[in-house]
Amino acid sequence: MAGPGDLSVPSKELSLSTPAGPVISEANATEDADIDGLNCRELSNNGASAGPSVLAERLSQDGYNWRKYGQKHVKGCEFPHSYYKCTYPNCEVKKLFEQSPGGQITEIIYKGTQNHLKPQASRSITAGGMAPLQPQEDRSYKFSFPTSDRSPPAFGDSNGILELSPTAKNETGGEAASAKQNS
DNA sequence: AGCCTTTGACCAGCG
DNA sequence: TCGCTGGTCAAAGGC
Repeated sequence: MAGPGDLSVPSKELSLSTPAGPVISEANATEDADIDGLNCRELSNNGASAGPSVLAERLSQDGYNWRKYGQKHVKGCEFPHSYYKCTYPNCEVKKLFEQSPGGQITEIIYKGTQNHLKPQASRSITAGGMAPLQPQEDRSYKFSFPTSDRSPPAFGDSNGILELSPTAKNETGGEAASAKQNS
C-alpha cells in the first residue's frame, strides 16, 4: 500500500500543523534557493572539518528517538536525503537530513511538532548538557551546515527556519530551536 | 524478541 | 496532458 493507507493523515497534518501555511515552501523560497546550491555543491567540496561530525551525532540524537523510513537522492544534491520519523507514539515529527559520505551532515530539516518530552536518552544519547526540555511547538526547522564562511548563525528567523553554522551553535542543536521559539 | 536500517517501488503534486 | 521530483510505504535483513 503506497499512500492510501493510514499515513495519508499525518502527511496532511503536517501541512495543517503549520498555521503559516506551507512552511516548507517558505524555506525553499527564502534561503533554500541559496542554500540549495551551496549546500548541495559547496558542501561537497568542503565538509571536511571535525565540527560537523559531532553535530551529526548531536542532531541525529537530539534527544528524541528517530527511525529512518526512507532515503532518496535529490536532484542537485550529490548526497542522498535521509528521512526520519519520531518513534514516539503520538509524535508525528519528521526529520529530513542530508548527510555526506564522510558522515558530515550538510543540512537538517525538522517538520512537525514535538508533543512530548525528550525520552531519557534511551539509546546512546550522551545528553551533553541536555536538560529535560519542553515540548517544542515549532513547525519546521532548517539546520544548514555550509561549512563555509557564510553569515553568522541566523537565529532569530521569522519563518520558523533556523540556520545553524557548524562553528557557531554550541547551544544545543535542536534545543536551540525550542529556545528561539520560547523567545 | 524487538527495533532500526536499507532498497525498491508507488503515489501525489507541480511545472 | 506528460514528465519529473520529492516523499512515503512496505518487506527483508541485521544488530
